[in-house]
Amino acid sequence: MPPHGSTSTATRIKSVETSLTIIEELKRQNGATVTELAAAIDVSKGTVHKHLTTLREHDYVVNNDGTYQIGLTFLDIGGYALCQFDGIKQVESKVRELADRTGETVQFSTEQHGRSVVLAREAGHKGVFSRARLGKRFHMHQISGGKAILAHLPKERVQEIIDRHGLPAATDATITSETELFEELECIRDRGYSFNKGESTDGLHAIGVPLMGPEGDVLGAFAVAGPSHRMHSERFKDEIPDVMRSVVNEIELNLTYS
Amino acid sequence: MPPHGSTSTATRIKSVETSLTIIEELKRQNGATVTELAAAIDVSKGTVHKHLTTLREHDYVVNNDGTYQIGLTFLDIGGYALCQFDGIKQVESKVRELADRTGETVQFSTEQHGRSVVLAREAGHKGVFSRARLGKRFHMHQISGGKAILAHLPKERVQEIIDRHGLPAATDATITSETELFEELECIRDRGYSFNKGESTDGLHAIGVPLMGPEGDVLGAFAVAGPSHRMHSERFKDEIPDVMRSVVNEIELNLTYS
DNA sequence: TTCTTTGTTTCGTAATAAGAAACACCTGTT
DNA sequence: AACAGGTGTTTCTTATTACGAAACAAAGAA
Repeated sequence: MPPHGSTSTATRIKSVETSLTIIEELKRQNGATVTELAAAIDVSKGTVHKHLTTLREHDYVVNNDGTYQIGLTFLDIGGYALCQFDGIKQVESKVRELADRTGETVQFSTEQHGRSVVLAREAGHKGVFSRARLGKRFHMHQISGGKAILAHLPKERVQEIIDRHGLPAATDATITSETELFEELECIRDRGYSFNKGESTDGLHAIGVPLMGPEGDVLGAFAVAGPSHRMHSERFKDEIPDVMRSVVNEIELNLTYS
Repeated sequence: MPPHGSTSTATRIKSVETSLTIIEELKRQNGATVTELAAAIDVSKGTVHKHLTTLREHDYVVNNDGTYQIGLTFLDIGGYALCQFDGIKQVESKVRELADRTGETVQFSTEQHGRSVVLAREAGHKGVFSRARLGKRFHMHQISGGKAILAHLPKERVQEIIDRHGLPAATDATITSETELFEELECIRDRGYSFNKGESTDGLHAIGVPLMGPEGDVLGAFAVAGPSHRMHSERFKDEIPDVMRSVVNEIELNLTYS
Protein backbone atom coordinates (compact mmCIF):
# COMPACT_ATOMS: atom_id res chain seq x y z
CA MET A 1 0.00 0.00 0.00
CA PRO A 2 1.75 3.02 -1.27
CA PRO A 3 0.92 5.90 1.06
CA HIS A 4 1.30 8.49 -1.63
CA GLY A 5 -1.04 7.41 -4.34
CA SER A 6 1.56 7.41 -7.11
CA THR A 7 2.05 4.48 -9.44
CA SER A 8 3.36 1.86 -7.10
CA THR A 9 6.54 0.74 -8.81
CA ALA A 10 9.15 3.14 -10.08
CA THR A 11 11.39 2.20 -12.94
CA ARG A 12 14.27 4.32 -11.74
CA ILE A 13 16.34 4.22 -8.61
CA LYS A 14 15.95 7.29 -6.53
CA SER A 15 19.16 7.20 -4.56
CA VAL A 16 21.19 6.82 -7.73
CA GLU A 17 19.43 9.84 -9.16
CA THR A 18 20.29 11.76 -6.02
CA SER A 19 23.94 10.91 -6.47
CA LEU A 20 23.82 12.01 -10.08
CA THR A 21 22.14 15.24 -9.05
CA ILE A 22 24.89 15.85 -6.54
CA ILE A 23 27.53 15.35 -9.21
CA GLU A 24 25.73 17.69 -11.56
CA GLU A 25 25.43 20.31 -8.88
CA LEU A 26 29.06 19.89 -7.92
CA LYS A 27 29.99 20.61 -11.51
CA ARG A 28 27.60 23.53 -11.78
CA GLN A 29 28.94 25.15 -8.64
CA ASN A 30 32.59 24.36 -9.27
CA GLY A 31 32.79 22.41 -6.06
CA ALA A 32 30.69 22.80 -2.93
CA THR A 33 30.44 21.87 0.72
CA VAL A 34 28.04 19.38 2.25
CA THR A 35 25.81 22.13 3.55
CA GLU A 36 25.74 23.99 0.26
CA LEU A 37 24.79 20.86 -1.60
CA ALA A 38 22.12 19.95 0.92
CA ALA A 39 20.56 23.38 0.48
CA ALA A 40 20.88 23.35 -3.31
CA ILE A 41 19.21 20.03 -3.95
CA ASP A 42 16.96 20.01 -0.91
CA VAL A 43 18.01 16.90 0.96
CA SER A 44 19.37 16.53 4.45
CA LYS A 45 23.03 17.07 5.25
CA GLY A 46 23.33 13.52 6.48
CA THR A 47 22.08 12.13 3.19
CA VAL A 48 24.39 14.30 1.14
CA HIS A 49 27.24 13.21 3.32
CA LYS A 50 26.55 9.54 2.77
CA HIS A 51 26.33 10.04 -0.97
CA LEU A 52 29.59 11.93 -1.04
CA THR A 53 31.28 9.28 1.05
CA THR A 54 30.14 6.61 -1.36
CA LEU A 55 31.27 8.58 -4.39
CA ARG A 56 34.55 9.50 -2.80
CA GLU A 57 35.32 5.88 -2.05
CA HIS A 58 35.50 5.34 -5.79
CA ASP A 59 37.23 8.63 -6.59
CA TYR A 60 34.22 10.09 -8.35
CA VAL A 61 34.54 13.07 -6.06
CA VAL A 62 37.45 14.37 -4.04
CA ASN A 63 37.59 16.46 -0.92
CA ASN A 64 40.01 19.36 -1.03
CA ASP A 65 40.10 21.20 2.29
CA GLY A 66 36.47 20.68 3.10
CA THR A 67 34.95 21.43 -0.28
CA TYR A 68 34.06 18.56 -2.53
CA GLN A 69 35.07 18.55 -6.19
CA ILE A 70 34.50 16.38 -9.21
CA GLY A 71 37.18 13.68 -9.27
CA LEU A 72 39.27 12.47 -12.15
CA THR A 73 37.59 9.08 -12.32
CA PHE A 74 35.21 10.73 -14.74
CA LEU A 75 38.15 11.50 -16.97
CA ASP A 76 39.26 7.90 -16.71
CA ILE A 77 35.92 6.51 -17.80
CA GLY A 78 35.38 9.33 -20.28
CA GLY A 79 38.82 8.72 -21.77
CA TYR A 80 37.87 5.10 -22.14
CA ALA A 81 34.63 6.02 -23.91
CA LEU A 82 36.59 8.32 -26.18
CA CYS A 83 39.00 5.54 -27.16
CA GLN A 84 36.07 3.35 -28.08
CA PHE A 85 35.33 5.69 -30.91
CA ASP A 86 36.57 4.11 -34.11
CA GLY A 87 39.49 5.91 -35.67
CA ILE A 88 39.78 8.49 -32.93
CA LYS A 89 43.58 8.57 -33.25
CA GLN A 90 43.39 9.54 -36.89
CA VAL A 91 40.68 12.04 -36.15
CA GLU A 92 42.87 13.69 -33.53
CA SER A 93 45.79 13.96 -35.89
CA LYS A 94 43.61 15.44 -38.61
CA VAL A 95 42.20 17.97 -36.20
CA ARG A 96 45.76 18.99 -35.46
CA GLU A 97 46.60 19.18 -39.15
CA LEU A 98 43.60 21.39 -39.81
CA ALA A 99 44.47 23.65 -36.90
CA ASP A 100 48.00 24.01 -38.23
CA ARG A 101 46.92 24.65 -41.80
CA THR A 102 44.14 27.11 -41.05
CA GLY A 103 45.41 28.64 -37.83
CA GLU A 104 41.88 28.58 -36.49
CA THR A 105 40.20 26.52 -33.80
CA VAL A 106 39.23 23.06 -34.98
CA GLN A 107 37.05 20.48 -33.38
CA PHE A 108 35.58 17.13 -34.16
CA SER A 109 32.26 16.12 -32.70
CA THR A 110 29.90 13.23 -32.90
CA GLU A 111 26.27 12.73 -32.03
CA GLN A 112 25.00 10.98 -28.95
CA HIS A 113 21.46 11.07 -27.67
CA GLY A 114 20.63 13.92 -30.02
CA ARG A 115 23.39 16.19 -28.79
CA SER A 116 26.71 17.00 -30.35
CA VAL A 117 29.70 15.96 -28.24
CA VAL A 118 33.23 17.29 -28.73
CA LEU A 119 35.68 14.41 -29.12
CA ALA A 120 38.76 16.32 -30.20
CA ARG A 121 39.74 19.92 -30.21
CA GLU A 122 42.73 22.00 -31.13
CA ALA A 123 43.35 25.73 -31.13
CA GLY A 124 45.35 27.07 -34.06
CA HIS A 125 48.04 29.71 -33.71
CA LYS A 126 45.53 32.51 -34.18
CA GLY A 127 44.08 31.21 -30.95
CA VAL A 128 40.49 32.27 -30.92
CA PHE A 129 38.34 31.86 -27.88
CA SER A 130 35.94 28.99 -27.96
CA ARG A 131 33.43 27.55 -25.59
CA ALA A 132 34.29 24.10 -26.80
CA ARG A 133 36.01 21.67 -24.50
CA LEU A 134 36.57 17.96 -24.60
CA GLY A 135 33.27 16.24 -23.95
CA LYS A 136 31.23 19.41 -24.11
CA ARG A 137 27.73 19.03 -25.45
CA PHE A 138 25.94 21.35 -27.83
CA HIS A 139 22.58 21.47 -29.50
CA MET A 140 23.14 20.07 -32.94
CA HIS A 141 21.20 22.70 -34.86
CA GLN A 142 23.25 25.51 -33.36
CA ILE A 143 26.66 24.53 -34.67
CA SER A 144 28.23 23.80 -38.03
CA GLY A 145 29.37 20.29 -37.13
CA GLY A 146 26.00 19.39 -35.71
CA LYS A 147 24.20 20.54 -38.84
CA ALA A 148 26.64 18.63 -41.03
CA ILE A 149 25.82 15.50 -39.07
CA LEU A 150 22.07 16.09 -39.10
CA ALA A 151 22.20 16.50 -42.87
CA HIS A 152 23.33 12.90 -43.17
CA LEU A 153 21.06 11.25 -40.65
CA PRO A 154 17.76 9.67 -41.71
CA LYS A 155 15.00 12.25 -41.67
CA GLU A 156 13.04 10.40 -38.99
CA ARG A 157 16.10 10.43 -36.75
CA VAL A 158 16.39 14.19 -37.17
CA GLN A 159 12.72 14.51 -36.32
CA GLU A 160 13.24 12.44 -33.18
CA ILE A 161 16.06 14.70 -32.11
CA ILE A 162 14.03 17.82 -32.69
CA ASP A 163 11.16 16.35 -30.74
CA ARG A 164 13.38 15.48 -27.85
CA HIS A 165 15.49 18.61 -27.58
CA GLY A 166 13.58 21.26 -29.50
CA LEU A 167 15.29 24.03 -31.40
CA PRO A 168 16.31 26.50 -28.69
CA ALA A 169 18.01 29.71 -29.81
CA ALA A 170 21.50 30.68 -28.72
CA THR A 171 21.68 33.91 -30.72
CA ASP A 172 19.40 35.83 -33.04
CA ALA A 173 20.81 33.86 -35.95
CA THR A 174 20.02 30.40 -34.59
CA ILE A 175 17.66 28.37 -36.75
CA THR A 176 14.54 27.85 -34.70
CA SER A 177 12.05 26.77 -37.31
CA GLU A 178 11.69 23.14 -38.20
CA THR A 179 11.03 23.70 -41.90
CA GLU A 180 13.87 26.15 -42.16
CA LEU A 181 16.18 23.59 -40.60
CA PHE A 182 15.14 20.88 -43.03
CA GLU A 183 15.72 23.23 -45.95
CA GLU A 184 19.14 24.08 -44.59
CA LEU A 185 19.98 20.41 -44.22
CA GLU A 186 18.96 19.77 -47.82
CA CYS A 187 21.24 22.60 -48.86
CA ILE A 188 24.14 21.22 -46.79
CA ARG A 189 23.71 17.79 -48.30
CA ASP A 190 24.01 19.28 -51.81
CA ARG A 191 26.93 21.50 -50.96
CA GLY A 192 28.79 18.89 -48.93
CA TYR A 193 29.54 21.14 -46.00
CA SER A 194 27.80 23.51 -43.63
CA PHE A 195 28.18 27.07 -42.39
CA ASN A 196 27.55 28.56 -39.00
CA LYS A 197 27.25 32.32 -39.13
CA GLY A 198 26.93 33.40 -35.53
CA GLU A 199 24.24 30.84 -34.84
CA SER A 200 25.82 29.62 -31.63
CA THR A 201 27.93 32.61 -30.58
CA ASP A 202 27.77 36.18 -31.83
CA GLY A 203 30.70 36.99 -34.04
CA LEU A 204 31.77 33.39 -34.46
CA HIS A 205 31.69 31.77 -37.88
CA ALA A 206 32.42 28.15 -38.64
CA ILE A 207 32.47 25.53 -41.36
CA GLY A 208 31.42 21.94 -40.81
CA VAL A 209 32.34 18.90 -42.88
CA PRO A 210 30.86 15.48 -42.13
CA LEU A 211 32.98 12.37 -41.70
CA MET A 212 31.29 9.48 -43.44
CA GLY A 213 31.91 5.85 -42.56
CA PRO A 214 32.44 3.06 -45.06
CA GLU A 215 28.76 2.15 -45.07
CA GLY A 216 27.56 5.63 -45.81
CA ASP A 217 26.76 6.34 -42.17
CA VAL A 218 27.89 9.60 -40.66
CA LEU A 219 30.50 9.18 -37.91
CA GLY A 220 30.79 12.81 -36.89
CA ALA A 221 31.95 16.12 -38.26
CA PHE A 222 34.95 18.40 -38.31
CA ALA A 223 34.45 22.09 -37.71
CA VAL A 224 36.79 25.02 -38.22
CA ALA A 225 35.75 28.10 -36.29
CA GLY A 226 37.01 31.66 -36.14
CA PRO A 227 35.89 35.24 -35.65
CA SER A 228 33.67 36.60 -38.41
CA HIS A 229 36.21 39.26 -39.37
CA ARG A 230 38.57 36.52 -40.47
CA MET A 231 35.94 34.11 -41.69
CA HIS A 232 34.32 35.63 -44.77
CA SER A 233 34.41 35.79 -48.57
CA GLU A 234 36.76 33.43 -50.44
CA ARG A 235 38.52 32.06 -47.40
CA PHE A 236 35.26 31.20 -45.68
CA LYS A 237 33.35 30.06 -48.74
CA ASP A 238 36.01 28.12 -50.60
CA GLU A 239 39.53 27.99 -49.27
CA ILE A 240 38.94 26.51 -45.86
CA PRO A 241 36.18 24.16 -47.08
CA ASP A 242 38.58 22.87 -49.72
CA VAL A 243 41.30 22.18 -47.20
CA MET A 244 38.82 20.49 -44.93
CA ARG A 245 37.39 18.30 -47.65
CA SER A 246 40.77 17.08 -48.75
CA VAL A 247 41.72 16.24 -45.18
CA VAL A 248 38.43 14.47 -44.57
CA ASN A 249 38.83 12.57 -47.83
CA GLU A 250 42.14 11.23 -46.66
CA ILE A 251 40.81 10.02 -43.37
CA GLU A 252 37.78 8.45 -45.03
CA LEU A 253 40.08 6.45 -47.26
CA ASN A 254 42.19 5.38 -44.29
CA LEU A 255 39.13 4.29 -42.35
CA THR A 256 37.92 2.14 -45.21
CA TYR A 257 41.12 0.13 -45.24
CA SER A 258 41.69 -0.54 -41.56
CA MET B 1 16.72 -4.74 14.52
CA PRO B 2 19.12 -5.67 11.78
CA PRO B 3 18.65 -9.37 11.05
CA HIS B 4 22.22 -9.79 9.88
CA GLY B 5 24.30 -8.85 12.88
CA SER B 6 26.43 -6.30 11.06
CA THR B 7 27.00 -2.83 12.41
CA SER B 8 23.58 -1.33 12.17
CA THR B 9 24.19 1.83 10.16
CA ALA B 10 26.12 1.88 6.93
CA THR B 11 27.97 4.97 5.88
CA ARG B 12 27.66 4.18 2.19
CA ILE B 13 24.72 3.83 -0.08
CA LYS B 14 24.40 0.39 -1.49
CA SER B 15 22.34 1.10 -4.56
CA VAL B 16 24.74 3.81 -5.65
CA GLU B 17 27.59 1.36 -5.27
CA THR B 18 25.70 -1.12 -7.41
CA SER B 19 25.37 1.48 -10.14
CA LEU B 20 29.06 2.24 -9.94
CA THR B 21 29.85 -1.44 -10.12
CA ILE B 22 27.71 -1.74 -13.22
CA ILE B 23 29.59 1.12 -14.86
CA GLU B 24 32.91 -0.43 -13.96
CA GLU B 25 31.85 -3.77 -15.33
CA LEU B 26 30.52 -2.15 -18.48
CA LYS B 27 33.92 -0.63 -19.02
CA ARG B 28 35.76 -3.82 -18.22
CA GLN B 29 33.68 -5.84 -20.67
CA ASN B 30 33.54 -3.21 -23.39
CA GLY B 31 29.79 -3.13 -23.19
CA ALA B 32 27.41 -5.84 -22.08
CA THR B 33 23.79 -6.93 -22.01
CA VAL B 34 21.47 -6.92 -19.03
CA THR B 35 21.86 -10.64 -18.51
CA GLU B 36 25.63 -10.55 -18.79
CA LEU B 37 25.82 -7.80 -16.23
CA ALA B 38 23.43 -9.54 -13.89
CA ALA B 39 25.59 -12.65 -14.00
CA ALA B 40 28.86 -10.75 -13.66
CA ILE B 41 27.99 -8.76 -10.58
CA ASP B 42 25.51 -11.21 -9.09
CA VAL B 43 22.31 -9.22 -8.87
CA SER B 44 18.94 -9.91 -10.44
CA LYS B 45 18.18 -8.96 -14.01
CA GLY B 46 15.39 -6.70 -12.84
CA THR B 47 17.71 -4.74 -10.62
CA VAL B 48 20.33 -4.33 -13.32
CA HIS B 49 17.64 -3.17 -15.67
CA LYS B 50 16.44 -0.48 -13.31
CA HIS B 51 19.96 0.76 -12.74
CA LEU B 52 20.63 0.92 -16.46
CA THR B 53 17.39 2.76 -17.07
CA THR B 54 18.32 5.32 -14.45
CA LEU B 55 21.82 5.78 -15.83
CA ARG B 56 20.60 5.92 -19.40
CA GLU B 57 18.17 8.66 -18.54
CA HIS B 58 21.15 10.87 -17.84
CA ASP B 59 23.30 9.59 -20.74
CA TYR B 60 25.77 7.87 -18.47
CA VAL B 61 25.18 4.74 -20.49
CA VAL B 62 23.80 4.22 -23.97
CA ASN B 63 22.07 1.30 -25.56
CA ASN B 64 23.35 0.32 -28.98
CA ASP B 65 21.32 -2.53 -30.44
CA GLY B 66 20.66 -4.26 -27.17
CA THR B 67 24.10 -3.99 -25.60
CA TYR B 68 24.76 -1.24 -23.14
CA GLN B 69 27.87 0.92 -23.41
CA ILE B 70 29.52 3.67 -21.43
CA GLY B 71 28.09 7.01 -22.53
CA LEU B 72 29.89 10.22 -23.33
CA THR B 73 28.53 12.05 -20.29
CA PHE B 74 31.62 10.76 -18.53
CA LEU B 75 33.71 12.60 -21.07
CA ASP B 76 31.68 15.72 -20.45
CA ILE B 77 32.21 15.66 -16.71
CA GLY B 78 35.76 14.40 -17.09
CA GLY B 79 36.54 17.19 -19.54
CA TYR B 80 35.20 19.62 -17.01
CA ALA B 81 37.41 18.17 -14.28
CA LEU B 82 40.36 18.41 -16.63
CA CYS B 83 39.74 22.10 -17.30
CA GLN B 84 39.67 22.74 -13.57
CA PHE B 85 43.33 21.87 -13.45
CA ASP B 86 45.28 25.09 -13.19
CA GLY B 87 47.34 25.87 -16.26
CA ILE B 88 46.16 22.84 -18.20
CA LYS B 89 46.26 24.78 -21.49
CA GLN B 90 49.92 25.58 -21.06
CA VAL B 91 50.65 22.05 -19.97
CA GLU B 92 49.02 20.71 -23.11
CA SER B 93 51.03 22.99 -25.34
CA LYS B 94 54.25 22.02 -23.59
CA VAL B 95 53.45 18.35 -23.96
CA ARG B 96 53.09 18.99 -27.67
CA GLU B 97 56.35 20.90 -27.79
CA LEU B 98 58.17 18.08 -26.06
CA ALA B 99 56.66 15.51 -28.38
CA ASP B 100 57.79 17.56 -31.38
CA ARG B 101 61.28 18.13 -30.06
CA THR B 102 61.97 14.59 -28.88
CA GLY B 103 59.83 12.62 -31.29
CA GLU B 104 58.83 10.35 -28.43
CA THR B 105 55.59 9.88 -26.54
CA VAL B 106 55.04 12.54 -23.92
CA GLN B 107 52.50 12.70 -21.14
CA PHE B 108 51.66 14.86 -18.21
CA SER B 109 50.12 13.36 -15.13
CA THR B 110 49.05 14.48 -11.71
CA GLU B 111 48.30 12.71 -8.49
CA GLN B 112 44.84 12.04 -7.16
CA HIS B 113 43.99 9.71 -4.33
CA GLY B 114 47.44 8.19 -4.48
CA ARG B 115 47.29 7.26 -8.13
CA SER B 116 48.83 8.95 -11.12
CA VAL B 117 46.30 10.25 -13.65
CA VAL B 118 47.14 11.18 -17.24
CA LEU B 119 45.94 14.71 -18.00
CA ALA B 120 47.62 15.24 -21.36
CA ARG B 121 49.30 13.03 -23.83
CA GLU B 122 50.94 13.33 -27.20
CA ALA B 123 52.70 10.81 -29.43
CA GLY B 124 55.79 12.08 -31.21
CA HIS B 125 56.58 11.25 -34.82
CA LYS B 126 58.48 8.14 -33.80
CA GLY B 127 55.14 6.97 -32.55
CA VAL B 128 55.83 4.39 -29.90
CA PHE B 129 53.09 2.29 -28.40
CA SER B 130 51.91 3.34 -25.00
CA ARG B 131 49.30 2.14 -22.62
CA ALA B 132 48.65 5.71 -21.59
CA ARG B 133 45.38 7.35 -22.44
CA LEU B 134 43.64 10.44 -21.23
CA GLY B 135 42.47 9.85 -17.68
CA LYS B 136 44.25 6.54 -17.32
CA ARG B 137 45.47 5.73 -13.82
CA PHE B 138 48.77 4.18 -12.87
CA HIS B 139 50.47 3.20 -9.68
CA MET B 140 52.77 6.06 -8.89
CA HIS B 141 55.83 4.00 -8.03
CA GLN B 142 55.76 2.21 -11.38
CA ILE B 143 56.23 5.20 -13.66
CA SER B 144 58.73 8.01 -14.06
CA GLY B 145 56.18 10.80 -13.66
CA GLY B 146 54.72 9.19 -10.57
CA LYS B 147 58.10 8.85 -8.92
CA ALA B 148 58.96 12.45 -9.78
CA ILE B 149 55.77 13.55 -8.03
CA LEU B 150 56.32 11.30 -5.01
CA ALA B 151 59.81 12.73 -4.60
CA HIS B 152 58.28 16.11 -3.91
CA LEU B 153 55.42 15.13 -1.65
CA PRO B 154 55.79 15.18 2.14
CA LYS B 155 57.16 11.88 3.37
CA GLU B 156 54.07 11.13 5.43
CA ARG B 157 51.92 11.60 2.33
CA VAL B 158 54.07 9.10 0.46
CA GLN B 159 53.69 6.68 3.35
CA GLU B 160 49.92 7.12 3.23
CA ILE B 161 49.91 6.31 -0.45
CA ILE B 162 52.03 3.22 0.04
CA ASP B 163 49.79 2.06 2.85
CA ARG B 164 46.71 2.53 0.72
CA HIS B 165 47.85 1.08 -2.57
CA GLY B 166 50.91 -0.99 -1.72
CA LEU B 167 53.80 -1.41 -4.14
CA PRO B 168 52.56 -3.98 -6.65
CA ALA B 169 54.97 -5.08 -9.36
CA ALA B 170 54.27 -4.59 -13.06
CA THR B 171 57.55 -6.06 -14.31
CA ASP B 172 60.67 -7.57 -12.74
CA ALA B 173 62.17 -4.10 -12.55
CA THR B 174 59.38 -2.49 -10.54
CA ILE B 175 60.42 -1.14 -7.18
CA THR B 176 58.57 -3.18 -4.58
CA SER B 177 60.47 -2.41 -1.42
CA GLU B 178 59.55 0.54 0.71
CA THR B 179 63.07 1.43 1.72
CA GLU B 180 64.31 1.08 -1.83
CA LEU B 181 61.58 3.46 -2.98
CA PHE B 182 62.45 6.07 -0.39
CA GLU B 183 66.11 5.89 -1.41
CA GLU B 184 65.13 6.31 -5.03
CA LEU B 185 63.00 9.31 -4.17
CA GLU B 186 65.88 10.90 -2.32
CA CYS B 187 68.01 10.35 -5.39
CA ILE B 188 65.38 11.87 -7.68
CA ARG B 189 65.08 14.91 -5.46
CA ASP B 190 68.83 15.49 -5.75
CA ARG B 191 68.98 14.87 -9.46
CA GLY B 192 65.85 16.84 -10.29
CA TYR B 193 64.30 14.20 -12.52
CA SER B 194 63.50 10.52 -12.50
CA PHE B 195 64.09 7.48 -14.68
CA ASN B 196 61.88 4.54 -15.45
CA LYS B 197 63.80 1.61 -16.85
CA GLY B 198 61.22 -0.96 -17.74
CA GLU B 199 59.53 -0.66 -14.36
CA SER B 200 56.04 -0.39 -15.81
CA THR B 201 56.43 -2.09 -19.19
CA ASP B 202 59.26 -4.28 -20.41
CA GLY B 203 61.41 -2.49 -22.94
CA LEU B 204 59.97 0.93 -22.16
CA HIS B 205 62.20 3.63 -20.71
CA ALA B 206 61.08 7.04 -19.58
CA ILE B 207 62.20 10.25 -17.93
CA GLY B 208 60.06 12.19 -15.48
CA VAL B 209 60.34 15.85 -14.52
CA PRO B 210 58.13 17.36 -11.84
CA LEU B 211 56.15 20.54 -12.36
CA MET B 212 56.37 22.67 -9.25
CA GLY B 213 53.81 25.30 -8.31
CA PRO B 214 54.63 28.77 -7.06
CA GLU B 215 54.43 27.69 -3.44
CA GLY B 216 56.83 24.81 -3.83
CA ASP B 217 54.02 22.27 -4.12
CA VAL B 218 54.20 19.69 -6.87
CA LEU B 219 51.45 20.04 -9.48
CA GLY B 220 52.29 16.99 -11.54
CA ALA B 221 55.01 15.69 -13.81
CA PHE B 222 55.95 15.45 -17.45
CA ALA B 223 57.24 12.17 -18.79
CA VAL B 224 58.96 11.33 -22.05
CA ALA B 225 58.81 7.64 -22.89
CA GLY B 226 60.31 5.52 -25.62
CA PRO B 227 61.66 2.06 -26.36
CA SER B 228 64.86 1.19 -24.52
CA HIS B 229 66.83 0.85 -27.74
CA ARG B 230 66.34 4.55 -28.37
CA MET B 231 66.40 5.64 -24.76
CA HIS B 232 69.90 5.08 -23.45
CA SER B 233 73.31 6.69 -22.89
CA GLU B 234 73.67 10.44 -23.50
CA ARG B 235 70.26 10.97 -25.02
CA PHE B 236 68.54 9.28 -22.10
CA LYS B 237 70.76 10.57 -19.34
CA ASP B 238 71.30 14.15 -20.44
CA GLU B 239 69.87 15.37 -23.71
CA ILE B 240 66.21 14.66 -23.16
CA PRO B 241 66.31 15.63 -19.47
CA ASP B 242 67.85 18.96 -20.47
CA VAL B 243 65.17 19.68 -23.01
CA MET B 244 62.51 18.72 -20.51
CA ARG B 245 63.91 20.87 -17.75
CA SER B 246 64.11 23.93 -19.95
CA VAL B 247 60.52 23.44 -21.08
CA VAL B 248 59.34 22.90 -17.52
CA ASN B 249 61.24 25.96 -16.39
CA GLU B 250 59.39 28.06 -18.90
CA ILE B 251 56.00 26.86 -17.81
CA GLU B 252 56.85 27.29 -14.15
CA LEU B 253 57.70 30.91 -14.83
CA ASN B 254 54.48 31.41 -16.74
CA LEU B 255 52.44 29.89 -13.94
CA THR B 256 53.99 32.20 -11.38
CA TYR B 257 52.88 35.28 -13.26
CA SER B 258 49.31 34.42 -14.19
C1' DT C 1 4.76 -23.42 -35.65
C1' DT C 2 7.28 -24.11 -30.99
C1' DC C 3 11.11 -23.56 -28.12
C1' DT C 4 14.69 -20.75 -26.13
C1' DT C 5 16.65 -16.64 -24.77
C1' DT C 6 16.50 -12.04 -23.94
C1' DG C 7 14.55 -7.65 -22.02
C1' DT C 8 10.93 -5.73 -19.21
C1' DT C 9 7.39 -5.42 -15.70
C1' DT C 10 4.90 -6.72 -11.46
C1' DC C 11 4.60 -7.46 -6.59
C1' DG C 12 5.54 -8.39 -1.74
C1' DT C 13 8.81 -8.01 1.62
C1' DA C 14 12.92 -7.28 3.81
C1' DA C 15 16.49 -4.12 3.57
C1' DT C 16 17.83 0.51 3.71
C1' DA C 17 17.95 5.37 2.45
C1' DA C 18 16.57 9.54 4.42
C1' DG C 19 15.63 13.01 7.97
C1' DA C 20 16.04 14.86 12.55
C1' DA C 21 18.84 15.73 15.95
C1' DA C 22 22.72 15.00 18.66
C1' DC C 23 27.64 15.14 18.51
C1' DA C 24 32.28 16.62 17.32
C1' DC C 25 35.23 19.80 15.40
C1' DC C 26 37.12 23.90 13.93
C1' DT C 27 37.67 29.10 13.55
C1' DG C 28 37.23 33.47 14.83
C1' DT C 29 35.54 36.61 18.34
C1' DT C 30 34.99 38.86 22.50
C1' DA D 1 40.27 31.34 27.57
C1' DA D 2 35.68 30.69 27.07
C1' DC D 3 32.23 31.05 23.86
C1' DA D 4 29.36 31.31 19.76
C1' DG D 5 28.34 30.09 15.22
C1' DG D 6 29.40 27.53 11.65
C1' DT D 7 30.99 23.34 9.75
C1' DG D 8 31.12 17.93 8.94
C1' DT D 9 29.94 13.57 10.91
C1' DT D 10 27.39 10.10 13.36
C1' DT D 11 23.32 7.98 15.53
C1' DC D 12 18.80 6.22 15.52
C1' DT D 13 14.17 5.33 13.91
C1' DT D 14 10.77 4.83 10.56
C1' DA D 15 8.74 5.01 6.27
C1' DT D 16 10.39 4.26 1.92
C1' DT D 17 12.12 1.70 -1.58
C1' DA D 18 15.39 -1.28 -3.68
C1' DC D 19 15.64 -6.00 -4.30
C1' DG D 20 14.74 -10.82 -6.00
C1' DA D 21 11.51 -14.08 -7.81
C1' DA D 22 8.61 -14.89 -11.05
C1' DA D 23 5.43 -13.60 -14.55
C1' DC D 24 5.17 -11.42 -18.95
C1' DA D 25 6.58 -9.83 -23.56
C1' DA D 26 9.37 -9.88 -27.48
C1' DA D 27 12.49 -11.65 -30.67
C1' DG D 28 15.13 -15.31 -32.90
C1' DA D 29 16.27 -19.97 -34.00
C1' DA D 30 15.08 -24.58 -34.97
